[in-house]
Amino acid sequence: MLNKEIVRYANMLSAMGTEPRLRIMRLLLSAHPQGMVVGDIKTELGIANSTLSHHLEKLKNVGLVTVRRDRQFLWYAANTEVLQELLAFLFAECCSRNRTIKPETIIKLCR
Amino acid sequence: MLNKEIVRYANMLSAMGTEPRLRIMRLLLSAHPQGMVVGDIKTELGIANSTLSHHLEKLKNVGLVTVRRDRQFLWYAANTEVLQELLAFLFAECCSRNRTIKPETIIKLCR
DNA sequence: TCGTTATTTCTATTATAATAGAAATGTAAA
DNA sequence: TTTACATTTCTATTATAATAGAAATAACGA
Repeated sequence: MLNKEIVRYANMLSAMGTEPRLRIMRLLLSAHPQGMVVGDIKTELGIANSTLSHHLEKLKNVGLVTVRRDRQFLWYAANTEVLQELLAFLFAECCSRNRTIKPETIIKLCR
Repeated sequence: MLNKEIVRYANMLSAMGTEPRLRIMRLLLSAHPQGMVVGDIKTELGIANSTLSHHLEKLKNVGLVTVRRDRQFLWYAANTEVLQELLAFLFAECCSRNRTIKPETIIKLCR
């Protein structure tokens, strides 16, 4: 397993690993696939401008959200392809060393 | 959404959000459901004793791994129930504000 | 009991992240 | 072309996490 790949996915998990950013991700997922503008995220979550901007930048840097501009508004959206990649990575080797549990359970876990 | 619940899941994501701990989780998942003893994790990943111990403690504190003692050995195992709970939480509200994407995609994302 | 191995805790150091006020930038509308 | 609004960047402060050597604890085997 390449180090770079692990670091990349660790950074994604870390990016979702704070209360404000997990709220942001869930909010963007709820509004998927359209996404939301920064101002509405701010209103909904009550986070200061500069703080929110940093959180969104972090999520963008690790690839968990995408941005597009429409006039003066920035629309942030969850990147669900990358999210699914992350989950696939996490479970990729699941149970590969032991085959002692029921196949249907393995399917649930290792999809 | 209760603050406590969000913080709990954010702590889980954060716990997996470093390279060494993501390696540990994947290693334990690969050895699921049996798990591994600390010494073998150490050998496989090459992490110093005290550092590994702290990482395992963090994963245990957030509920992502369980421990059992067998003689002088501590067996750590991934807690796959909690992992699935975490994923369910993350996607719980997925797309609830918009129903403009194809149902089969929603099913894939929001399971 | 004594030595051996497994693992944690203690202690300290170094590095990184979260927060937000204020100023700056970019875009549009009047 | 000025005013307003959306968002970021600058700057600073405060808090938290990662790492690991050395000492301590726990459990076993002789």
